Amino acid sequence: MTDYKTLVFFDLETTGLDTAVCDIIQISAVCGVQVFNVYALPRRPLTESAKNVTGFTVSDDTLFLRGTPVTTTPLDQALTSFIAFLRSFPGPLLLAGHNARWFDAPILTRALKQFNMHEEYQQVVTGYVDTLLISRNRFRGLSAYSQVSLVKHFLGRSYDAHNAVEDARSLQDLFNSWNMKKNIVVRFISKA
DNA sequence: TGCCAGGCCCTCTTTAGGGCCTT
Repeated sequence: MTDYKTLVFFDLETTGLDTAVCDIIQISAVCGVQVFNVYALPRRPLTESAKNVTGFTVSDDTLFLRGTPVTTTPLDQALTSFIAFLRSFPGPLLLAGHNARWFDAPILTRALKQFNMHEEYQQVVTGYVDTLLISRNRFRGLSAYSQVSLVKHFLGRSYDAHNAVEDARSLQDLFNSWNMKKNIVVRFISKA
């Protein structure tokens, strides 16, 4: 992989941190001004920590965000529409996320395989770019590398963390502020 | 039923441990 045409910034909200078992609650993605967002009803309960961090709760088969019900889509349909969104951009396409290599990507892959959609997905998504990996390698010596810390450091602003759309949008702004050349970015790709 | 991790980086390192990062 030496080049790419499209970089889509994405973020997942999930029921917890265990990538082997947690369920996807929200998929958000941003590419330029194009925005994708979908919610799914998780089958397993959120950890207390995830409830506190994300503001999601489930009651009577309804997903709530800070007490307000949100419309959910069956996960297989959510993934299908996500792939359709990604397919609308020219390839080769990379998905960029913060800690995507060890968090978002394994969770997404597990969900796609569960519905036999991984091969279809791989025809659209070439690989992942992990902005955590990039920032730790390219900007040594910072006191912290969380997305919130990096956005504060490079963009000088705070944002609504754990609103997945805002996470994806601010990640795009953060990455763009680095003005990184493609030949640097491609060093940090992992396969989809 | 209820529970919930894991991979990388750094260093007081390499016969290892602790902190970070994601929800």
